[in-house]
This record gives sequence, structure tokens and C-alpha cells, in this order.
Amino acid sequence: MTELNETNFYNPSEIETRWQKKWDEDGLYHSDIDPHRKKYYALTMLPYPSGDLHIGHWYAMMPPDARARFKRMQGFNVLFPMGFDAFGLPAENAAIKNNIHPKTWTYANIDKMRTQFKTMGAMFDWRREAVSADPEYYKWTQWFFLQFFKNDLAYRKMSPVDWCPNCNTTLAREQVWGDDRHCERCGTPVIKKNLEQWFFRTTRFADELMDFSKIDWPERVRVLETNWIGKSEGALVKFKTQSGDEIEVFTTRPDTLWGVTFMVLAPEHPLVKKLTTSGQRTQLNEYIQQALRQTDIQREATDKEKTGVFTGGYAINPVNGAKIPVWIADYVLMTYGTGAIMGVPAHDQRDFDFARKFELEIKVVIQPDGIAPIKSDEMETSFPAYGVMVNSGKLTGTKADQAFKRAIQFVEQLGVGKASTNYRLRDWLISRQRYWGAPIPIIYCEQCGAVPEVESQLPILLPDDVEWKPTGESPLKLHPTWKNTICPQCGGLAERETDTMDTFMCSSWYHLRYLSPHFSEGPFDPQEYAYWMPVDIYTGGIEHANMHLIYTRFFHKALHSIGVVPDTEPMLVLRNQGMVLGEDSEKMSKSRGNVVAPDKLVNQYGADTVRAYLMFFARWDQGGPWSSTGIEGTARWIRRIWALYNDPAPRGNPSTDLVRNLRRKLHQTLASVTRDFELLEFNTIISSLMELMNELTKAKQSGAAYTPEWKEALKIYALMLAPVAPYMAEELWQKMGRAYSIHHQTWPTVDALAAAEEEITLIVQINGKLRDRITVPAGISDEDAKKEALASEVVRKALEGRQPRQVIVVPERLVNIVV
RNA sequence: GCCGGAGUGGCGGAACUGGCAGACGCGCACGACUCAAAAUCGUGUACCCUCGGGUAUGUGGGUUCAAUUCCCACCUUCGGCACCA
Repeated sequence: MTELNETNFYNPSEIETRWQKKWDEDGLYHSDIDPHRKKYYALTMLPYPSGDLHIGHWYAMMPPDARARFKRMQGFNVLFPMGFDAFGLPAENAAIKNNIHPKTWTYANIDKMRTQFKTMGAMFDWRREAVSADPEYYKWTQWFFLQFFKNDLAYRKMSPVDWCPNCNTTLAREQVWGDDRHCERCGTPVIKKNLEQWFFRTTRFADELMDFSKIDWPERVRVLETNWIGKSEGALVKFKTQSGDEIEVFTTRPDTLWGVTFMVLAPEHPLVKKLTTSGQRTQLNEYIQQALRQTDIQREATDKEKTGVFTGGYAINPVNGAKIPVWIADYVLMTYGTGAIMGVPAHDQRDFDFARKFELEIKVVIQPDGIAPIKSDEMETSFPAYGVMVNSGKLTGTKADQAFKRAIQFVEQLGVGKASTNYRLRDWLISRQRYWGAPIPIIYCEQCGAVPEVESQLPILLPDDVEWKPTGESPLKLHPTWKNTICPQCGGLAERETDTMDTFMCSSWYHLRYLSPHFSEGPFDPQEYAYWMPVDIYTGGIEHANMHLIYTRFFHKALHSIGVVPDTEPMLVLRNQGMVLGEDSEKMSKSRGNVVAPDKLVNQYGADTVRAYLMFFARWDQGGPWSSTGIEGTARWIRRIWALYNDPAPRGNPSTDLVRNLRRKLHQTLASVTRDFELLEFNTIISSLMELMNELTKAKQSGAAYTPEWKEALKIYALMLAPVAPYMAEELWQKMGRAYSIHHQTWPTVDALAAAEEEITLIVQINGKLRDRITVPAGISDEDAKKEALASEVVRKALEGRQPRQVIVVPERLVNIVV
């Protein structure tokens, strides 16, 4: 080491701190409106300020940063901002545990992470940073709530909601995960509570949310969201009980209405009491008690045997007047459809199981077309497919393709039903009984009810002096004075809402706040919006498919519907990265001890190497296990590039062929790197650059370093490296004596002529098997290719004078001789 | 159970529109340098083989002159949903 002179030694920490400082001082990465340039808004999901930037953050941000840099070099005016999703439970839990104020904890973490961010070498424009816990941010989160409230998109209702006993707050349905229905944050199984809570009408936009025709989002996300929204088309049909009460059911199979042999109500259904006959009362009450005592997990277990009790009451089937018994059973959920179903055992497996268990009638009304008819007493399972309607009065004989439509027409004409659509998606519960969030700007007045706060009074600031004991009630409620206020309508004494908003509310619009984080006349500056929006590419983890990604689109569509934004979609393209796993192929966690710390890696290898390795080690969209030996390979590559530029080159007489080949490889690499950047195929960008470096090294050994082609190669190589390894590229650029900064240079253009091959290897196959490779001039005609192939020694031997049956020529690629 | 993704050397992965399977890297082996080691550099590296060739992209079929790529069935695995009427 000692004999190496200063300039030859690659010292990333020196290079990186120096350029970081310079770029910062020069405002190299400022993005401002420029009507003369095409904009490109590249957005990466913002982090929660947990206090430490982990390798997953790097993985989510650095490859997209490289691509944003590439886009910038292509001439786009690129906006690539960063901020913090700063409200939320971890701060409050840390406060309880360590007796630090959530605000202190959060802002200290943000400071630390911002510093860590800067070492990454990302092109974030920090002037546009937005922090959701800043009053100037959450003022507008509250403002959005008020707009939703005023436009009937926010409402309050009493409902059974999921409650996490550990986090001491309610959760939205999608924040409850897994078979054991646990809290998405802490893993504790949730319980049900009946509470008065605020909701947003996400269901109003269910159809729009399922429409992906205007955006380029991954198939996987579209499928996930479509399933989550769970649209079912069918009919609502009214049955009447003997006492004249209506029981409405939702069905997706109106064509099976004639096969109804019983009805089932959810145990919680309001009509259960009235229907119950005195003889059944004891048994029924017992069943209801038992059903209510069960947790959702027990109740919704799909593998258990059906249970239920007859109410003693009957209903009349409106299509054929049949008298049918009404049961209650816990397999019918009060939360979906109408809480009541029609039982069609012949054509629904659940109803079939129920009918068999309680010996109820099974009546076949759909027969398969063409094959042997089904007999009800011989059935072993239900027949759920469409078919020809039988025993269905006037509709008997209707074929599968007409059955659904005609059955709906039929009930509509009778006036007992109508077409209807049901969704699995529920409205979004946004109330949280916690302190560290944006207060819901509503005032409760005894005279006027729930009254919106006056907009000029926003933000409703969080008080600093609170006790955050986890009591299950919002700490704001326990504050001695905070909630006391005056009704904006009548001026009387009133109380504030003490719940805060779900933090997903804050992150539903952060991409808009980045546009103008200090704008005070609205949530965003309309001029900035007009130039930058919509987001051109959004990147992040797929785990948010059913949460953040649905919320943020809902938010935008809601804002569109009330005229706040002109677009219906916030993000045109979505791409998901995979996850960096530990070396043991397991998810990284402190308890497993397999966590990779980026700070350490940066100290050891420099940020450029870490960036390059993250791009190289796996497909970005899939991720994979970390490898501490793997990164050595990338580090070696980076050092060899350094040597390529800085070590003395031997003199020699490079042949014209060598120089020609060098240029060809250079421009071929440029073409593939350009393409791969466009497609976010980061791993092959690095492989191509490694290949080219190997070629360059060989050429240098052969004395090519004194040719003009070499100079071009070093220039283009540095430019291709700039998005990947921004520090080293800048340093090499300067050492070459070129003008600062490499990050203001234009992406080089491919010289197609130079990239073109003069000679190609023609593959010769016999019966599809490789037999020979022959070198022929590029652009060879099919006829000549055929001639050359047949003339080949190997082919002549193999054919032994036989005539080929067929010869297939793939232009400039391959000749296949079939014998 | 339903929906979706993925199965390629010892490992991560590459292969653009159906046309040379295994680019690039890790690892490993050997060599150079060194008193020695590390680092670095070079060479080799799918499997079998009688050195002609043969076999290989989860398994079994099919389409085709030609299949990692298209079609059918199955297996494994990961993710989502799950008594949603």
C-alpha cells in the first residue's frame, strides 16, 4: 500500500464527503419549474422516522435515485423529493417507554435520518422536504378532512370496530392481518368494540378504484386491489315473513331463486327477535349468546361444521309463493350484504352443508346442459355452475347465458327485487384514540351537534403538555383544558373531538405537499401542481397494495370529485421493489441478528459501492438475501474502474480491429444500459458495465489508451456511471479535466453505426441441434447463409450426401437443416 | 378452497419478438506475485462421456424445423383473500 501514490488510491470516504458538501453548497439538485423543459416527477414512498435508516430504505430509494438521475441526464426536469411520515404510534410508544415527548423523539430521529440520507448520494431536493407532523403540514390534513366532511365524504357512526388492546386504538379493517386477526403494527390479536367513529366513504369510489385503464400499475397490485374491493353483481330480493315483515337478501344467483328451501339470518339480525316463536326462544337465545361470545376468528373459521337454530318463523318466496323456514346461523355475517341470505342448497355448497346437517329440503332448479340431469337425493355436493333453469315457473328452460339477466327482470317486474352490486371493501375508519396524530377538526355542541371547525382556525394544534398513559381513550380527552372550546355556530360552550386521524390520512397527499411545502394559501401551490403533477413514476413496497395505495387513490378521486384537483389519478406508473433479506434468507430483524447496517457498509466500502451492489445483487422487483461476499465483487469492480482511469497505461500498437471492437462494445453497452434504465432492470445495467470494464481493461493492456477512441470510451463510461456511482463519477470527471458537474451532463447518444456488427456468428443446426458456428459478414442474405451452412464441413459429413428435407433460415442468426 | 407470482449450475442471477441456455458476479480449483499470508492479477469452472458426442431450464405431455419462452395437466414454493351469499 505504501508505494501507491496518493492519486492512485481510491478513498471513497474522502471523495464522498468532499462532493457531498460541494453539491449541497451549490444546490446541484434543486428542481424548479422550468416551462422549457419536460418535467418528470419521480416519487418514492416516504419513510417513517424510526431513527435509523436501514438497508431496506436504501433499497427502496437508491435504484430509483439512479433512475431519476438517468432521467435528468436525458433532459427531463426531474423532481425527486423526500420527507417523513412523522405522526404515528411508535413515537408514542417510545414516549411511554422512555419518558420522552413524542415530538422530541420524532424530530431527533428526523435529524439523524436526514444526515444518513445525505450520505446515500441521492438527488433529493431538500428544500421540498415535507414532514407530516409539522403544523404547517397537518393544518392541511385537517383542511382536507373538513372538505370531505362538507361534501358528505366523511361521516360518523356507531359500529363494531377492530380494536388493538396493545396499541389502545381502533384500526381500519385492512390494518387487521392474518388468520388470527392481529394488529398490522404490533401483532396483537384484535378485539371488537362498539364505538362512535369517523369514516371516509371509500366505497363510493369502489368502481373507480377498480378501473386501472388510465394507469400503468403492476398486474399483481391490480389483482390484489381488485380482490380486496371484491365487487359482486347480483340482486336484492325482498322476502316477506308471515307477519308481513320484509327480509331483504343479496344474491349473486337470482337464477336459483326457485330453489330456495330456507332462509338464514345472522344472529345479530334485527328481525330475529320478532320471528322467534315461543317454543324456540330458549334455544335461540342460547345460540345467539354463544355466537356473540365467540371471537371473529372462531366464528369465521371455514373448516368447522355448520351450526344454526330454527326460529320457528316462516317466510314466503316471492317468485313462487313457497313457504320456507327461517333459521339463524353464524355463517351468515351481519357485516356483508343485508345480514340475511336465501338458502339454495342444490346450488351453493355452504347452503348444501347446512341443509344436509339439519335435513332441510334440497331442490334442484339448475341442470347441466347436455349431460345427465342431477337428482336432489343423490347429490354429494352442490351444483354451483350455471346451466338450464328447471322447476322455475315461467323461466323454466332459460339457458345459462340468459338466466341471470332474465331472473332479475322477473323480480323487477314483480316489484320484489332489483339488480344490485355489493363490495367487500368497507368505508375507511380514520379515528384513532391516540395523541400523536392530526386532531380531527370537529366540535361537538349540545345545541348544534357535530360542527366543523372554522377553516381560518386551522391548524388545531396538538398541546405539548399531555399525559400519554395508554388508557384506551385519547390522551387529548384527559388534558384538563384542550378540548374546551366554543361552538362556531351558536357560540355556546362546546368540546373538541379528541381522537386523531389515522396516519394513512397524512400519507395520502404528501406527494402534493412536496410541490410547495411552505405554501400557506392552500395545501399546494396550483402553479406547482400544474407543472409537476401527476407523479410519473411511484416506487415502493407492495405491502401497501391494500392500504396506502388504495387510500391515496381514493383521496385523489375524492379531491377530484369536489374540484380540488383536475386529475383523477395521482400516480401514472407504479413499480414495486422486493425485500432485502438477511444472509440466512430470512426477513431481517434484530431478534434474528441478521440485520445489515448501511452505515457500516458505507464506512467500509463507500456509498457508491453500496448503491451499485443494491442494484446488482438481485432483481430489484424481487429482492433476495444479502451476501457479504457478494458485495466484495462490486467493490472490486468499483476499484478496478478507479484503476482503469488512474493507473498508468502501457504504450503499444493497438490494431485497428481492436479499436473498432472497443467502440462497438462501448456503444452496444450504452444501448443496453439506456434500455435497462428505462425498464428499471438495474442488475443488468451493472453487468453490462462490468463487461465493458473487462473489455476496456484488456484494450488498455494492448496499448489502446493513447487513441481518441479511448478518450471517448472513458468519457461515456463515466457518464453511464454517474447515476450509479455519483461520487466516483464526479471525481473521475474532474480528474479528466472536464467541466463541473458530471451531473449536469447530457446522457450520451448511441452511435448505431459503431454499435453494428460487421461479422456475425451464424448458428448451424441439423434437426434443431447445434452442429457448427460459422463466421459470416453481417447483412448476409438468407440465400447466402443457406449456401454457407450447406458448405460447412460438419454439415457435409453429417448429411453424407443426403438431400435436406427443409432448410430454415433465421436472418443473420441461424440455419436449421432438417433431414 | 379461490386468486396471483415464482421454480434455470454449489449460490445471486442473464437470455430483447419462439432461434447459440448459463452473460455478469459470488464461491471453488489451479497458477503468478510473496519468506509467508492477505490483497491483487491470470486461467478454468452445468452434468455425463468411450472425446465422436450425449443429457440438461420443477415433473409429465403437446404445438413447432426449433420451446427457459406458447398450450394442457400436475408438483413445490411464496404472497393475498377466505362461510363475502
